[in-house]
Amino acid sequence: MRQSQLFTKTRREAPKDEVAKNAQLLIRAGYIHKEMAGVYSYLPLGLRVLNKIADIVREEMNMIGGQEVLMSALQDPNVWKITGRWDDKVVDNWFKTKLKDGGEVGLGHSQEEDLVRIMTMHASSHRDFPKAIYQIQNKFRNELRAKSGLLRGREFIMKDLYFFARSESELADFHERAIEAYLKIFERVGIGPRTFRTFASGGSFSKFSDEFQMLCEAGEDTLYLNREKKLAVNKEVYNDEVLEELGLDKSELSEEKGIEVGNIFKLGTRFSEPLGLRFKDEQGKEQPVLMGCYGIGLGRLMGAIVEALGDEKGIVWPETVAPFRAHLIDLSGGNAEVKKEADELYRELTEGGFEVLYDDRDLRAGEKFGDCDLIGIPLRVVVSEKTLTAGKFECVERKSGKTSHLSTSEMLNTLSHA
RNA sequence: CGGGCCGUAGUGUAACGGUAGCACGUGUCCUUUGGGAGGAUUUAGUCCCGGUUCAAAUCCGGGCGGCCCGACCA
Repeated sequence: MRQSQLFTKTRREAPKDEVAKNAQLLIRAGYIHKEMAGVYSYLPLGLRVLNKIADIVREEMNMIGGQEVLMSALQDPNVWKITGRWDDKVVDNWFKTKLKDGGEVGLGHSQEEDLVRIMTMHASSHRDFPKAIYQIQNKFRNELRAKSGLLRGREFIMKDLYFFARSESELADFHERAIEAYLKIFERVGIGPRTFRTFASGGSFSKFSDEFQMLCEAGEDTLYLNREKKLAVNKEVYNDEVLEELGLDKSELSEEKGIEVGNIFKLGTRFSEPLGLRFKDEQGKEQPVLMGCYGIGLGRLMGAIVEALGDEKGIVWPETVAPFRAHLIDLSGGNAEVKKEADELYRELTEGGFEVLYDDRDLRAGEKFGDCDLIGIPLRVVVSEKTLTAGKFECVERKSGKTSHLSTSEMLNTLSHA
């Protein structure tokens, strides 16, 4: 994409009321726009990143048998009244609104009840289970205090998967596979080394839930980490009894701050039972369906990546989620021959199947480099009189600053092998 | 929800109760062109409602909005 055509602009300063690093950098670079507290729109660059993250999540969910759906965001109170969760005292952060005829609807904050009802229409035999169903959708939660940019919003994009099992062992088996899939997702989006499975409160459903905490000073959770075992315990359940149960030794734990980038629960029959989701086993006997739910906040994940990897100059995207593979910078400064060379390289890289942001704007080098660092695309490619003379283009890695000089074919080769 | 801070051009930041100024950005022109260059010129603002006062960005009340700490976060 030609940067001269990109409708968003970068800015030197962040809005003064944005304190979180993720929001400051993402707004300055033009990835997102804040609509109101805790509510952000995704602009072209931001949407590209979000979609890349979503694709990775999709692939891993499909790999463990997930089937993607898209449920309505407007929710029917009736099904929630059956489980008792429509009550404001039970779920206190639910946006609810009224229909013209006086009836009420909810705005989706989670979808267990909705999906369970759908399942009752389609599954009733042991042959119909297990099933894993997920969606990627905007969620709404009326947080008393939205904060930290994309990390805690009132509207956010979430992948929520629900698993329906015939037995505890089937649920436990899937649970472990989901944990593996989650770790793979975090690895693929570039935060693997600093993200750990963490035992946390299971809420009203079970003793523990599994969180995935990315170590980061900006995080709102405190955890106790055993790096060797790659396991952590959230402060909310941290005590001697729990440590013993998990086989963790206090002396081997370090206190850390973390951002919760994923959270998974075993729900048992909490929702399936009241809503009548059962199956007939081989003997024709009705059995309850067991459930688990598996969430990842995609926007929060995007913000977490920025928090973790960004530096003083701007964002540093891993290749897997970067909006473009390369940022081509034309420093022709009026030299038509250089300009032609840059155009040609842009064409060749694009035709080679690589997404390139081409800074073809008529600006000085400093401004272009500044924007380039801020936007954080993994590879910077410069075309100038210097490179024209040398016969090779200058390539600089955003992350390491490592510089190399490559011909077009060498570049295509490098990009396709990275 | 408790506590604190705050609201001035698109962005950032000044102004004792007394002329709303500066920088960046935007538009135009000239010079410049490998780390945000220089000059000329242009554009645009006191969140809303009410009160005090000769006079309010400034003081008071209310509203709306934002940020931070805490609580909360199936």
